[in-house]
Amino acid sequence: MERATLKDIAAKAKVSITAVSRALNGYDDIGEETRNRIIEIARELNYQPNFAARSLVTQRSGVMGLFVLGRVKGEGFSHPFSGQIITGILDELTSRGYDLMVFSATRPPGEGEPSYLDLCRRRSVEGAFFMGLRLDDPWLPLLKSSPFPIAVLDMALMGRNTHSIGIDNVAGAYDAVRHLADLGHTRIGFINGYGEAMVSHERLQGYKAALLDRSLDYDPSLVALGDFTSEGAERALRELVQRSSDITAVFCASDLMATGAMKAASDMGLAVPRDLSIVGFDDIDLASVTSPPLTTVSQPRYELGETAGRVLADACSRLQPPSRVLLKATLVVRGTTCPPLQKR
Amino acid sequence: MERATLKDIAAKAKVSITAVSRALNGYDDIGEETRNRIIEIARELNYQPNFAARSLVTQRSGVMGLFVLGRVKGEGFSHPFSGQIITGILDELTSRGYDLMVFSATRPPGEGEPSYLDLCRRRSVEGAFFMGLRLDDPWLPLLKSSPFPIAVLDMALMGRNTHSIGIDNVAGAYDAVRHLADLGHTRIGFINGYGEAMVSHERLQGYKAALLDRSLDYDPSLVALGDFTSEGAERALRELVQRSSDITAVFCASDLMATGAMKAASDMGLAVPRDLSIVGFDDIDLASVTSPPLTTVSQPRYELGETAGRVLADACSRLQPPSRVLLKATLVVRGTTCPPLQKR
DNA sequence: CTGTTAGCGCCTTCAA
DNA sequence: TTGAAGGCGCTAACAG
Repeated sequence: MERATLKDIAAKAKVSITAVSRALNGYDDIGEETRNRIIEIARELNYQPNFAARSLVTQRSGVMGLFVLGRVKGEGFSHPFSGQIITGILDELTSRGYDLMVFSATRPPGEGEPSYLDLCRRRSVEGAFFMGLRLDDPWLPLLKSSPFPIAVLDMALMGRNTHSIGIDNVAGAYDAVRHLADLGHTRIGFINGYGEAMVSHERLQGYKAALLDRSLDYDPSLVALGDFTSEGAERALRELVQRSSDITAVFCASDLMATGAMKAASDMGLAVPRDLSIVGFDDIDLASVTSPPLTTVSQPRYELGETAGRVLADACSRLQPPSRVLLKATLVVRGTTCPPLQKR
Repeated sequence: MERATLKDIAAKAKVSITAVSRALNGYDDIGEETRNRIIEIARELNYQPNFAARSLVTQRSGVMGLFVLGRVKGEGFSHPFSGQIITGILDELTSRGYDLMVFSATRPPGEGEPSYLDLCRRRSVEGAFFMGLRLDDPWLPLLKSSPFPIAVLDMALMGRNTHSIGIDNVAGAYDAVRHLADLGHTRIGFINGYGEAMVSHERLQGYKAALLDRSLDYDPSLVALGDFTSEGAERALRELVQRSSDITAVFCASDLMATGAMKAASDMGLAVPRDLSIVGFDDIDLASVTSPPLTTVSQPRYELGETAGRVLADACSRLQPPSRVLLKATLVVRGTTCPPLQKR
């Protein structure tokens, strides 16, 4: 059985195509009885509207685009968060009648290649989400002047049609470091990701703010880069301990790096948290099953997606000025932090 | 600037719309010189074809659907694999000129709700992927008689248009258990997921096969259910050890459960692997950062997605008979397995 | 080689 | 309350 169209229904109901269209779209300028008959037949034929045809005339596709970017092929999606964020986006969009189209965007920066926006235009996307966008992305300038609304996650982007949704990295890092300071730590290390990432910048800011707030000096030699990998963090921790043997706590800019730090600590004969307190960032699944379980900063991932969905859908239905939303991250104290030895 | 159409280009090039269409689609029945002029103008205007309009006439949307199902809201996407699998799918599809539309499918089993297939038809999807499909899904019978090609991951589904892509769970579990047996273990426990999951069934099969192959008795009291959670596995391990104090090794049907087992073992004063060898399944990121790092069975996740993409795209372009592809999982020996105490 | 015609499935005037 | 006509942007015959 071929797919039923308005025409088929019209024929069977002995009315015009127009009448069917009106009945099915809930207009009230149609006879009670005819409408019911039409609806009944539509159900019989298992009619589903052809969205492509509809969007052609209404100029609204009901589709949002999603770009999951990454430095290397496949990095973006593999990120442990993207799943929950996407779920949040999807749920919110679905409840508003939108569908979601995912685009691959690890293509080479070839010249003839269509830009992100071009990909969207082909598919008549009404708005688009960007995850993992980086400051050095070649298409960044283009996005700023996008003709349709854009929601950027985890990064602030200024443009006339752009909306940024992120978590408050500064406050999150601040809470983590203050927690350590309040436990009595005075030599607190920081293993950051890599410089080009916006989040690295912001978390460093929070780190500094907490130190300042607790009257501790900011010592650059207590900061190292772990490249957001477990191995990188292992190296970084060794370096930190070598440089400052009086270090008693480390804040890591990601949970994955925190696990690396835990491993390195154990290899160096340092007991966690007895000899070294560790705080992570992200609260990935892994965090609660390490031993001891990791104290970390938890991101509201699902809500992040949900919020992004709401913001973008709003921006698409009625004109909205550019916005920036920050969600709060919360410290989850588990087993990798305790007062330093000398304070006990 | 509004979006340019063929009409705009035609006007500017002083040719018919048809000529433009032909030039841009690479037909050769068009003058060399006119073609170049048209292409040049298209570039100037930054023309992007309207796929909706095109698909209306060609009857080919160039879109595949993806359903990520889960028991609870958002479960599917959060699964640590889905990311890499989706990346594989996306890369393969993109290279073949397809786009991917993701559908939310945690809707209540309400009656008036459109089925998975209905959602696809609305969007003129040419084929669809299903991840996390369960045997008790109410739409399962419908899928078997789908009018368009369907690729089911991690589950075998028989239907005239269905293709199953999965990993060889039986062989993977077999390898894991044989590895333990070859180390000298004779009392090997098995912490499985839950009964309704197809994978649980298959991994149990592999477990039994390996025992048989090494002339070890299958003892049901050595098998427990961990519900695929870390906590569930903790309980399960306690139970197993309580029931059989001579147990020296445990195979877990997932890495997450393996971490739970490791935790429980450590709580009970059992050193891993000295007193208890543990093998997981999945090779999630976490597996390589536990201490000791987890011996586990690695799934080729990216290739799984890639293969699914290839199979479905093939099925869409030319008629293909239903197929079933099994990818090989490989044992990765790390630090949680060693010969049992009495053998040393 | 190029243009004309027709129509994909749907919605939206405008008349009746 | 209903129907006829037109067109969204594009491709696929068929003529010239």
